[in-house]
Amino acid sequence: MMRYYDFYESPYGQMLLVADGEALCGVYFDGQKYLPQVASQWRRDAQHATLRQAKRELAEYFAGKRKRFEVALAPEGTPFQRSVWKAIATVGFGETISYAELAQRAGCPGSARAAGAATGRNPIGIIVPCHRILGSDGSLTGYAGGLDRKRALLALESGIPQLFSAA
Amino acid sequence: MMRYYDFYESPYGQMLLVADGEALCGVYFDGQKYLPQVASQWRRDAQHATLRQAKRELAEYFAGKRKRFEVALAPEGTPFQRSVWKAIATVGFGETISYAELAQRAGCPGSARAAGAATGRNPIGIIVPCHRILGSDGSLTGYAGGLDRKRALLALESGIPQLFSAA
DNA sequence: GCCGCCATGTCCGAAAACGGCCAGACAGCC
DNA sequence: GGCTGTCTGGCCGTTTTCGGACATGGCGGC
Repeated sequence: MMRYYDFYESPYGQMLLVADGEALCGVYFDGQKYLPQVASQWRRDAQHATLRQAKRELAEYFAGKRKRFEVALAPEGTPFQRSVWKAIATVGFGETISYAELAQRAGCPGSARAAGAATGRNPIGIIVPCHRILGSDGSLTGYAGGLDRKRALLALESGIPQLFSAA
Repeated sequence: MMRYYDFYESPYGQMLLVADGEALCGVYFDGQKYLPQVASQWRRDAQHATLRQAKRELAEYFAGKRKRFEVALAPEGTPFQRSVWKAIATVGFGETISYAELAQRAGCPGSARAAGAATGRNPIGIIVPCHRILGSDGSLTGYAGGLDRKRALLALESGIPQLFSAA
């Protein structure tokens, strides 16, 4: 399966964007957990329609001018994982829910822990807003890109912008 | 990966032939071991160039008019398996060798047993002549299509044609 | 001869380990 | 009494690991 990729310079570090022919299938922070390595047969293509749209929407998001993403998504994963990621996408800008609530929305109440694991494997950071999922007591618990970035994103969405380095 | 297939009526039962765009990647006896199931996206195409060539060569083989196959092959397997299958293809019409000798020719002397397992997974029956491999004591030992067919093929090649049902 | 033992690559099923969890039970501390 | 923090046991899908089973053959012991 052919893959296209490009990079995007976010306020919190470089990001790798990956797409197949028609949809976005990966958005990763530099050095994050589960970062896939770019295969030799992937093609870097800064002009790829999907990648360009994703870069534009991310720029608008970080500029505070976009609260919802519209680029087409095609993440790869097990049926359970996809149901979890789809449920994550229902959480709006500035909102947060718990992993238990997330499992509920994914149609598997009681699978909170498994939902946490699936959240950790989310291949499309920011756009599938897994940073909006917290422990039931409100704790950050974890983030593949590092807790600092999770904190920063939540602050950005709560209307209290702050520099990453200040965290 | 797109796959094309068709069937061929051999003297020993129906056979399934599978090809990718350019080469043959599977020839199976009806009901044999490790028989792959035809996927819904495969296309049946009786006119496919590779499949037609394979059917013609098989017909000539069963008619006793062909001792060597020429159709292009592209079997899928691990490096070890492919080296074994390639070694099998060096055994000529009417000849037989042992699994130990086969392992030797594949570049892995001592791996006779592993070579046996790889032989069992040969995806291209008859054309990759795995029926010409015997135990070191001359016993038939096994054949994914059934020992009766193995016996019949060896008889055919030894110049003693006989009906399958007589076996 | 017959038996047991071992080496060899791959596949497959089973079992265990591993997480971005959570609720309940306690122990401290004002 | 509240509030906080830690610990424990149970929860659940995925990933990793492990143990056999195979289209075998050579060797040593009996």
